[in-house]
Amino acid sequence: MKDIALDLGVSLMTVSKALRNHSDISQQTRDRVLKRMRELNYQPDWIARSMVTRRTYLVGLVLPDLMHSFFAEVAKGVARKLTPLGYHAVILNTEEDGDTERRHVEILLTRKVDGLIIASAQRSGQVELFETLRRREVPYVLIDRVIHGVEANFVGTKDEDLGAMATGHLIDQGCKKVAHIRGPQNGTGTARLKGYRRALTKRGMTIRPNYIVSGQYGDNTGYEAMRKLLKTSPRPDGVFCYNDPVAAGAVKAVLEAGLRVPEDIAIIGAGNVHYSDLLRVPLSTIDQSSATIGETAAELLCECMEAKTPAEMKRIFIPSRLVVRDSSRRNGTS
Amino acid sequence: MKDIALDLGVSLMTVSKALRNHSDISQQTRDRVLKRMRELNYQPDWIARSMVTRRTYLVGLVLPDLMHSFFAEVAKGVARKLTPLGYHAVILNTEEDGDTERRHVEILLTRKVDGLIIASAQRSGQVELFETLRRREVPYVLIDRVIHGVEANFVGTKDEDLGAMATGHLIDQGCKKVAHIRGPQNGTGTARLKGYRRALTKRGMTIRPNYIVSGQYGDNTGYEAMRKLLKTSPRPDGVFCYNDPVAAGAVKAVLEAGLRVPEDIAIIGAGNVHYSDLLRVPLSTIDQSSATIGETAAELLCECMEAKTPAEMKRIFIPSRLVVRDSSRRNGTS
DNA sequence: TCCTAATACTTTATCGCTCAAGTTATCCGT
DNA sequence: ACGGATAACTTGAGCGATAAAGTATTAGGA
Repeated sequence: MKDIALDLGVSLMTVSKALRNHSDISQQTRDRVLKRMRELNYQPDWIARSMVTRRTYLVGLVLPDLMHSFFAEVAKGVARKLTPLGYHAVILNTEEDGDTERRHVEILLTRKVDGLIIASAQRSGQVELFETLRRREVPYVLIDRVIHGVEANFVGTKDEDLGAMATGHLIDQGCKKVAHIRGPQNGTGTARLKGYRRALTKRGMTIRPNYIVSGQYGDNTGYEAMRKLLKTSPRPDGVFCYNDPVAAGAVKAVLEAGLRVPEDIAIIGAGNVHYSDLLRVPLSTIDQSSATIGETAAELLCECMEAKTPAEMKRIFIPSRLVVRDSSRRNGTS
Repeated sequence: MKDIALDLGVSLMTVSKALRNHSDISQQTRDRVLKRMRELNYQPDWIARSMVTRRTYLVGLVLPDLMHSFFAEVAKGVARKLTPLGYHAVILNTEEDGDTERRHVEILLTRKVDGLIIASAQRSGQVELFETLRRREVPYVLIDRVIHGVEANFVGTKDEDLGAMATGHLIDQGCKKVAHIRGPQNGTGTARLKGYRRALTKRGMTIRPNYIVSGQYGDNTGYEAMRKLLKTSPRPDGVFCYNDPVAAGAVKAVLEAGLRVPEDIAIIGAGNVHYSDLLRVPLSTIDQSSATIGETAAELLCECMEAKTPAEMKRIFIPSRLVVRDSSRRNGTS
């Protein structure tokens, strides 16, 4: 399209410079160029531009599950920070699968994104992907899920504390037999379980292995797992669920069994998804400020991308906050 | 990186062809190239490739709201169809804003996506964006929302029928005073309202203007709108809500007012979001097969992108289906 | 044996842009 | 009047790939 812009009788380079507000162009020429450019509604070809500048201004955002609105909210936060800085997020969904994730990252790399934000679905210990990233010197930030054995920038929640906070809350509400529906075998799932254990131990309660159940990761996880729990004896009177979707499923199972929440069984989740308040029983949860996680990760990544020398690694923990709703509110306490 | 591949003593072109299974390369050479490529773990640079081929194998997916899991599900469907064909979806969120949408589309165009799938946030009558697309001959498919005055490929729901179906169902359940919380001023919102009107007219019921309320588009739309409705007299005994998030908010408002759903007020939404079953009152809804919408749109777009001559325009309507849950189930009828 | 044709490569040009290094003018001080 | 600085351009080279056309080399038929 630039050849067309040359009907102003100036060189291609002049046009190029004019478009980028380069210093050595006269105001007059710049205006002429801009005017003509609008007339032809020409748009510079980013792909060609990227090829020579080595910058795409694209950031890959790799998420395990868009249906889980926690991640949708993170994505929103990321976009909100990135857009004003001229970057754009390319969202890819791995559906919680490590291989898909690796493929998607490869795709983003061959597409030459400037950086990556990843909520990884790699099982803990699978560090290969991150080795690759380090070797290729691609700036990246992990979010939500720490990967054991990977030294990397991280933005997320202190999951062990989160687990302890949730479990502690149930105990505070008078629960004597607290169970846990655990999440996937990754940093987050494991840390929350650890927090659960810590809280029980701290209060001198015994940890019963059959109170810790897990299910396939999927829409019915919570429901299925809770049905299992309902069969254990003695039946638990409080359940800390890995996250809100799981907790919502758990509530359904409890009610279906003819029991009451929270009177018979108190339930708490994590993540504070936007519809938690509208569920069968409004759900107590731990708010993780998902949007803030996204924003912070975006900021951190920008720092890394803009830094000439590889910036030093940071781990940023966004404080989480207990949100008490009906599903765990007992005996008038708040 | 190809220069490195030249330590096999073959030309750059040979390597290029080998990587793309081009016909005139001997099996032996191809193997050597592939082997060496793996050793150096070289990845072709898509950005350079795209520059000359004019194909990026990227598809822009422009959505108004990722937090609404209807769209997240659509995205999933799109990705599922696209990935096996070698395409990838770039998801951008417009947050229901027409200007943001135009900017995002521009970005995708300068990034030279091969095609677009758009659930547009343009107000009806704002056809400028689509004019641009047509002029630049970018293949695109609209989903979910018809744009009045734009001749384009479309995949979605017959919204007027959907509205009529939902409203009709409420009437069937014995509601005498059916209200409607309407959606945005776009094709979808308008068509659903039209369907609501049609159903009422068909059954000889009067249409009361104050039974049609709208709110800002946002998380509280349903809640606020329902509070308004509760003040009207006579109070409605059935409400068809634009979509499930709105309906969920409406349910909350009803319960909060000390009334029962569905006994006092029956409620139905649309979209069948994945958590509808877990809500305060399990929500009746119209299932729109969101994933199928995504898949179909992806298929249609691929046809357009692969066609040499601009393929003829198609409008595909995915059948929708009434899902009756507690929020509208009265007097033992199902 | 010679000529055609397929096979397996190599060469050259180009995609749309930017970088770095020229090239003109113009202005200014001495 | 002349060297040097500045402003405002222009010129080549090249980013990493591919398409198209050209060149050997071998095979086979008449």
